[in-house]
Amino acid sequence: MAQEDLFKKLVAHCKEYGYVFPSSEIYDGLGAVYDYGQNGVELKNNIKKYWWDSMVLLNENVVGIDSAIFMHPTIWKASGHVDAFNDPLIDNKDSKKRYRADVLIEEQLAKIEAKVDKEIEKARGRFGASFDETQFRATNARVLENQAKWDELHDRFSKALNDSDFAELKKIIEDQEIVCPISGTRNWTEVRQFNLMFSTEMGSTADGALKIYLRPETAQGIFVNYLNVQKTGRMKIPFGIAQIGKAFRNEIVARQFIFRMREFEQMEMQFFVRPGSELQWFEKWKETRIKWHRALGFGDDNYRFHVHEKLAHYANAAVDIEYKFPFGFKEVEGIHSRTDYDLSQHQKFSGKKITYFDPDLNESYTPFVVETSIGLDRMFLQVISASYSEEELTGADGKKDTRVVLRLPAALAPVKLAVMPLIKKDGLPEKAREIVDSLKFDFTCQYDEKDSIGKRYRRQDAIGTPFCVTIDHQTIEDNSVTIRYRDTMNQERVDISKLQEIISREISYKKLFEKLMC
RNA sequence: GCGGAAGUAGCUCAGUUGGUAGAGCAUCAGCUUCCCAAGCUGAGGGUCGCGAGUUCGAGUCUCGUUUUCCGCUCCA
Repeated sequence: MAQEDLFKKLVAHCKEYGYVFPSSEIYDGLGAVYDYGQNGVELKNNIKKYWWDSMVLLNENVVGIDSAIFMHPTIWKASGHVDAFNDPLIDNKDSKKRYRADVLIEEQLAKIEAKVDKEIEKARGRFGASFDETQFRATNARVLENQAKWDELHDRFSKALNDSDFAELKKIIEDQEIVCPISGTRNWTEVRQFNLMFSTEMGSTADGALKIYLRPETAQGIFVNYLNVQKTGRMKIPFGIAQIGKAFRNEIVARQFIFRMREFEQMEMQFFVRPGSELQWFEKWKETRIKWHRALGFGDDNYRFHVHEKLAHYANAAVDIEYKFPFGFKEVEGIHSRTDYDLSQHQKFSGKKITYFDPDLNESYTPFVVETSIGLDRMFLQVISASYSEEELTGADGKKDTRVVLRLPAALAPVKLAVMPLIKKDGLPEKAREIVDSLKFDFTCQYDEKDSIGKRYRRQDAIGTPFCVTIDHQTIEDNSVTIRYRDTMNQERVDISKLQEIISREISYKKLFEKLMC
């Protein structure tokens, strides 16, 4: 099956079986916003539990928090989001290419600088050892001319950027006769700003209202609380704080189903360490996190690391864990060594001291941070893509057949078991109901008596239910039922009293966690 | 945001030169059925994405709009 077809089928399957619906569908939908359906929410909650427990339960030095989506606006200045998420963009109408206006101008500056450097190199060649660069810079006409151009442009550019004066940026591009590298033309659109943060107003009166942002990442909620947690939880470095929550980014292009949405959910853990030890911890978490992914059993080769060559200004190491989606290897999780950038920035902007006193070293310092950050919606898509399969079957009579089955890890499956009477008479439905009633406090159960048994098995396969319990006439006689396994389609006859134990064992997260430990 | 393509039942899709909307699967009810869908009977479900325009008449033609997909672009 072609990979694009697979992806289309996956999207249709998610809709048809109550996993993911387009948002506001009866009003024509809303761009790149999706809702999770009755099965989707269960799967998502189970993924959260798998992550949360692997962090908070398994590590005594990792605790969780749940910080608010609304935060003090200055936080986003400190974090750099106000500046970095306000890129001035400009399009060339001929090539249809989009550029960052500031980058175009910076390139122009670099060109002028290159001219100066060229003159200097030429002169150095002429004068040899006796060449005095400072002297040359101060006297050479061509150099002076270019240097003056550079200074003038640089001042104008800095001012325009600081004032967020987009008309001026456009004018600079026009005045400098900057051309599009593709089309070679100067046919530019206006400079526009795409603020990637959503904003709203807090306070009900217009004049008293404060402009606040919907958080574009959950990490800052951890940074601003790190000292609260450290003190009240008596945490000693190294320690981590985990959080699951919504974040919002007003992406220019949000696409590929739930892979890139404007409203999404992150699972982040910030690990606070001694300065100098961050790269060891970075390696440690890198290994821990890939194990967590691989423990799900979707094939080790379907994951890979992507090392960032170009690092963000705050990071001194960064790697992505990528999964082989139907549309190629794509990032699911990022592990970043964020240095002390965030905490230092908050110290600077808030004016509050947020250093840690290390009793072992008998000194104070600003901890370094290693972050693991996973997109929950991407993880959901990853699990669903990996689980979806269409199988060829050969029936007892030799007839060819197919089935669609979601091979979800049992711990993550939305419905754990379906209970069904083989036929709907002779007291079988009543017996089945009894079993549902005895198990429904422990597992999400479904009862189904409609259609032939084979058809009911297929229905459960399609939503990924790992176990089906079937009641037949023998059940009435000796309290035994058959339990049918989704992946193998095998059946075994067991006593009703054993069901709770068998299913509990199979759906336990412990089975996954054991793989993390080795 | 630009360019291209598409939007008809829950899903996948058909619908002729413009003439009152169909199929398969799914769903529901009943029958049948002692273990892997596609047996039988019946039923429900669509203002053809939305809004204008042309026309006696628009699912079909035109324009706008919205959503989705592909490419470009962007991606802390």
